[in-house]
Amino acid sequence: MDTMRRETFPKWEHLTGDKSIAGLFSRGEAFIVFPLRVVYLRVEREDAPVRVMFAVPKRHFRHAVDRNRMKRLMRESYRKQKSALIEYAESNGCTLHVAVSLIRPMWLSYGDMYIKMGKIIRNLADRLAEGAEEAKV
RNA sequence: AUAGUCGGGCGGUCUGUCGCCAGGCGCAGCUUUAAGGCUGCAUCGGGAGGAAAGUCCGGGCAACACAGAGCACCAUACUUCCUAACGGGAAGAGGGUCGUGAGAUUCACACAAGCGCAGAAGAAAAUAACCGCCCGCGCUCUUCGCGGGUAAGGGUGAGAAGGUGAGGUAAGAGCUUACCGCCGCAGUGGCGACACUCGCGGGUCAGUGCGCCGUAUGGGUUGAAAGACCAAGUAAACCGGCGUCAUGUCAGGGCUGCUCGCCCGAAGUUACCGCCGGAGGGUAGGUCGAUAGAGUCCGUUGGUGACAGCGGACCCAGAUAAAUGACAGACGCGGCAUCUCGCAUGCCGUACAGAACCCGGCUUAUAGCCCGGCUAUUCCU
Repeated sequence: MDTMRRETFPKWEHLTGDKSIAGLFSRGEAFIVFPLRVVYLRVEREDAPVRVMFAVPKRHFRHAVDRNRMKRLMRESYRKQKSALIEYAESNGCTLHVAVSLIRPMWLSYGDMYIKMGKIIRNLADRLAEGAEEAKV
């Protein structure tokens, strides 16, 4: 494994498939980093250590252009900061399903989004670590 | 030059860093009898629109339905042409409204065949007498009253019984006549809508709005979440093989109300049951549909034009919880301000908006800019 992890976000790290998504939303745990809501779920080891999806509801952003813009910012800021989370997941030997949705109709700049996403990733990593402790005990 | 009007077109560019999607070529790994497939890396060039939008019309395509015909229902409705088709487009024709004008906008089959409905107006809304005008009678006249005639005048209304002149009359009236208008026919021009005519006929020559009724043309339904195919696993049913003749299975019963367990025990032996295999349907998931087309560009010919023919060149996004991006900087374009008037400096703006089976239209949104025709006003030669 390279010492320098590349900042990629390939297809297999996207969360897809009706069953996975339905399972995540019905059984996952959630927390909020305003205005973003995060739902996550630990599942059995898959090919990817973490699989993520981003959502922007149509009722907040009526035009597809605006929804795309917010999703792209979310994706981009995740891509830049995801390596910590992936390392945690890999060391725990499980896969994490995550969904991040924008729950308020507000515009975030790239800078704001980057900070929020950083918080989300640290939060997720902490919770994952806790879960691992519990599993050991 | 300014203002306007119609038509057509464009709607950012470059650099760096980090990424995404599909494809080509190469290398490596895994897999396969093999063709090939999958994964990774590297590299090459490609990757939203004029509206991709609204989903309002028309087609292709697909599934289902369907003897034929009619009715009903829905849509459309000046003419000719274009087109795969259209409720779209082009050219043209008539009326109304708006504008000094270029133009804009709107109406329309038939409906002088019939029927229905319509009111805070008006005498009256179609068998029109309220006022007025005229005649007769009551009293001799006037006023007034009664009976009758009269649609020329009045106000109301979206609409009031074609208009003007003359004749006519008690007063009037298409009552008669001339002209104008209207309707029908004829002639001429035009493919046609229609236009024109010192032509012929018509005075029973038509009230407004809405609806019903009539005619012609088109329409089967659904809509890519259509539809076609592959299909892990699991349960039940089916087929085949093997095992087993009782310690299995199991109707029924008992301990015990239920489950497990134990016990009693009928029937069946080509069965039941167990194990293995097969085939079919089909879920998760995947593949196709799905990107070469009524295609784009250039030239040319025909046509006023929409468009069509011919020749040549080109291949131009194919995602699927849904790629086509993020950040930084520079430039361009436009506006404003300042001054040393150079496109110098500063500030601001740079839109609307994201493919989802594919086409043709329509409608709506849109910063800023370009080109052409025409109109009005003003100035100069």
